[in-house]
Amino acid sequence: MPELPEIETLRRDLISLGLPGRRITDVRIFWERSIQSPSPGDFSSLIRGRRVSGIRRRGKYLALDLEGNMSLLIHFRMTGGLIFTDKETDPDPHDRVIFGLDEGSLVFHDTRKFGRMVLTDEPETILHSLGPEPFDSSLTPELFFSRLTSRKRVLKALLLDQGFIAGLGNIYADESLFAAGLHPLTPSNVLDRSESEKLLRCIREVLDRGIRNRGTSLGDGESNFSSSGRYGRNADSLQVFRRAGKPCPRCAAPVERIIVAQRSTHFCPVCQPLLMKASEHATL
DNA sequence: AGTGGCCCCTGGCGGC
DNA sequence: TGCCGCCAGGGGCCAC
Repeated sequence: MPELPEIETLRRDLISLGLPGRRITDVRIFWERSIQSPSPGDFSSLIRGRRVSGIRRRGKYLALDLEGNMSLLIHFRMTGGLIFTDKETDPDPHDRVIFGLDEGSLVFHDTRKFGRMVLTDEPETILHSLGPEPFDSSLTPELFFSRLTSRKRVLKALLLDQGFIAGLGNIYADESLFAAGLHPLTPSNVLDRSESEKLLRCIREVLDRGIRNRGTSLGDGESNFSSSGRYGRNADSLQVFRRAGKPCPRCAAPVERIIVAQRSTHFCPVCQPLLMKASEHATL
């Protein structure tokens, strides 16, 4: 499940492999629903002939900026990946869209077909609904605290909400909460300033480690392809994710697994006690 | 306003 | 061994 560190790794790989400057000469669409808009026919005719001028990331979106004021936004959802290759090989059964380039080709690979692309001259109409970038300096501890406490939602659900903060998915949300020592069901409005500050710091540390490790490969059938093969070695750094029943690396208590917001959620019941307001304690 | 249910998909895996 | 049914999981949408 590509999250911020995996998309960032892909972005950096595509740049170092020389995708910017390449021209899209041809499009083959094998699964039409991979193209969210415009229609597959318009998509092909509008994108053909354009040169890639830049590659950005916003949350879990990768944006290929194209000459002539167009952007290709790609969301990889669960199993999507993008492979930039100079070899002409037969399409894999899971290749959904192949862009022929003036040199090489760019393959959108997506086993479970959840990924989506949008070709648009107004990417902001899609990206504006995303919350702040975790590493953006405009996301100050004060702003994070006010966003956290101005509503009452369980922390896990809030961290997964791309409108609250952009780029966290199930893996890095669980790992951030573990690092911060916060129970996933903690209501967001009970955190004090220092707990909020710690959570923001932990989110940044967990994501930064993920990027330095070139992302997380779980090796369980999810494709998660970066352009230079599978994603990186961050699985070795995971403390609680998919470790239910195994000892907490900090205190050795068994890691628990619960469902929160329809997502499996992993935490240490000892290191991540549930905080509540004093008034709510009294009523229990 | 916040949460839960359901949907989209398919490979992998547990159960028998 | 083989087959069936269940599950994960990001995000959109709808109901409560």
